[in-house]
Amino acid sequence: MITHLANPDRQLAADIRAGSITFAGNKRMKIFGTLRCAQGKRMKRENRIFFQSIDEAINEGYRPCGHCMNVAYHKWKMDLFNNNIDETRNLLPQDGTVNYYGNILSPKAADRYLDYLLASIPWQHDEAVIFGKHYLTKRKVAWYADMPYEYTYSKVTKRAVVWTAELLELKAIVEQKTGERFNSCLLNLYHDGNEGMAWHSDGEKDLMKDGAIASLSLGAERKFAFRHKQTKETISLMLPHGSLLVMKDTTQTHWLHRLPPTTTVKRPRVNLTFRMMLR
DNA sequence: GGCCTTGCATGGAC
DNA sequence: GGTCCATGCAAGGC
Repeated sequence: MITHLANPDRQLAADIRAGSITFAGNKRMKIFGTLRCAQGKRMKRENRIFFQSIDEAINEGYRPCGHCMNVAYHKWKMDLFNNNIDETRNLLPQDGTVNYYGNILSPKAADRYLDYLLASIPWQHDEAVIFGKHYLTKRKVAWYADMPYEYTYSKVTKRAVVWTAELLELKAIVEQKTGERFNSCLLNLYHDGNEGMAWHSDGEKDLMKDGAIASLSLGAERKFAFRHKQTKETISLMLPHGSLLVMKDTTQTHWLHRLPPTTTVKRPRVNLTFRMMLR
């Protein structure tokens, strides 16, 4: 890998003409054969990174410049808007199954449920024990189920309360969409982008092993990421208002997931994770 | 074209 | 399933 600043322009131009180097924008995905990105925009010189072969570039892992990323993002949004989502596609390359269903609620219904949840759920700060320290989280949680099940994570045990009518409606919609059955739901409220959730997996003994966990997102669109426990490979996607994501099979055994904090999101997000608890 | 600054995301240590 | 800090991009100003 060669950075632009380490090499005189004239030398770089000669190397490109001779075909002895090719180059990429920033990280991951595409190789561009000119000093413009794939969208025809000039790339800022000092951000250019050069490689001597495509293999070397791929091994380094790189992606298109910001302009290309925006185009890809808008295409993804249009696909979502037009419901061009393949619900059967597995987002994970190995060791688990994650299906993305796109928007399963109309914008109006999603707004209505979000308003209801924000106003009516008895949200409480969560507790966590990490490296022996006891924390009260900024995000808030609520825990609903068929019966007052107990659920332990991060060394804290919670007791569920029984469903509300609105949560039962959402459960029915998610069950119909996924063909799975659920007996409980953990709700998380992230007030803004400052609040997130660190890498973890939902592998508690109270949970049915390899059971499906369906994650319904309401409110602010946030990034969601998976990281393989051994290979460290990461996969990320955006989860917009009214969208559904399902994790199942050995996903929790081999992959961590997280909701990264971000400074750019100012609105709240509510996440409902429907699960199957062992009785 | 290039230096400087800022903003942002990420990962590791505890 | 938190928090803090270091690091490294990406991009704007000039």
